[in-house]
Amino acid sequence: MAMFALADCKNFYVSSERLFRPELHGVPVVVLSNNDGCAVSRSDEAKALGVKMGQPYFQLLDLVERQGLIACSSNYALYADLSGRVMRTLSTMAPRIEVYSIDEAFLDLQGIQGDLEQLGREMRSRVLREVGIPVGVGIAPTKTLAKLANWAAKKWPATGGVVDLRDPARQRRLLALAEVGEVWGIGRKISARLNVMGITTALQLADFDRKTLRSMFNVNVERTARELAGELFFALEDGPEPKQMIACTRSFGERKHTLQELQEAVTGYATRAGEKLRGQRQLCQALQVFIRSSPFDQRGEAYSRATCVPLPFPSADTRDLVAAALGGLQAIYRPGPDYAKAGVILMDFVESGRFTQDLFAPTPRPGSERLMAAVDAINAKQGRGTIKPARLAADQGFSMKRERLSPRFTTSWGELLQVKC
DNA sequence: TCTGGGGTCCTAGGACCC
DNA sequence: TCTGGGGTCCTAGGACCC
Repeated sequence: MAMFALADCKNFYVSSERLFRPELHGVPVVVLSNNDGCAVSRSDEAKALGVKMGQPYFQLLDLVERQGLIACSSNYALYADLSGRVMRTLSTMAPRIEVYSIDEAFLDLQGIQGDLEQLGREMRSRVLREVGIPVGVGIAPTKTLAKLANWAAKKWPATGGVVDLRDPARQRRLLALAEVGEVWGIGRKISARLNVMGITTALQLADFDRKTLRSMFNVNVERTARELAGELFFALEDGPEPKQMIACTRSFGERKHTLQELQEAVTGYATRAGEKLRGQRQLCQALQVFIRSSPFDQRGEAYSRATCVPLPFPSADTRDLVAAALGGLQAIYRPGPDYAKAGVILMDFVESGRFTQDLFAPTPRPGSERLMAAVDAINAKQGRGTIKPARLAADQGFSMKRERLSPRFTTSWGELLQVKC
């Protein structure tokens, strides 16, 4: 019988900040998104104050002043580093692991003898001891149930952070306690429609007629219901599949207006996207570039345009990507709007070095692969942006608002250790 | 004044073909 | 001029996730 554990880091970004700032323990803390835009991670105390996921920072200022809420700018280099440590520790405790996101992983427990709940407790204590991050663990025969078990482990402290949901009777008791919107794969829209149909708990979804679910929603809602009932549909996935699209998009710290400003931004996004693309050893055949004003701006005109630019030949060369992106930008740019965001999305990937050569197609750049490999190596060693397109402004990448960044933090693990010692 | 970024999957509908 | 059904492929948009 299949058996999964879902290990999930508790309030991951906040826990990461607390690791190096003990004074943040026991007080309400949030970590903000890029540009200090909104709260993306909340401590239990912040949740108790009513801070919502994704809530804009400007709406939290009152809590900052009156309730002592502390807001930190995000430090993704730090979180990525800690995530790697958590995952390495977890991977020693099960034969197979699927890293599902920066802060959670499914572990394959099939065939493991002994007390699985005890194993879950060991996962918790080892990650806490070796990395310092608290995790919750849910154990169940399907991924969807393991997710729900993990939700229960977080919700009820008396569980000690581990919930074993192997027993079917226990499954049904928990399903009856969970609102249908808590189920993995059931979001806001679908749970609202389910509620109208009289389905408010996870148990009601698990028991509902499959055909109706499929016809009224889609195949995934049906599968989710069957997974809640113990039928296996979602398997553990090995190694990360190469991405099917790579996006690099940002909101601007301040509104932009001129073509030149947008060219600088788009050049930066195309450059970064190219690095990611080469990281998965693929070439892309098209890219999309978009620019838009803020949907929240009341004044000024709303403007949002995107265009898809095919590349003359499959490429991962920064020069080709930047040229295509700038060409697309030229086509959709118009002076006037207050531009708030832009992005570049790469798509239509093919394996590097394995695409069919069209005799009449333009010739790819000779030596491109070696040049880009050298650029990537230098940037990896000396820091991102050491070598970059000339169009990029010197401060590219740092135009982001990060006013709440802890001054002691660096993105270098070695220096962090020195700070701590 | 101030509202994130990066993904995946599914479906509906149109174009096109036989 | 009128009439049909089915298959495939593509795209845009919606919904979800963290």
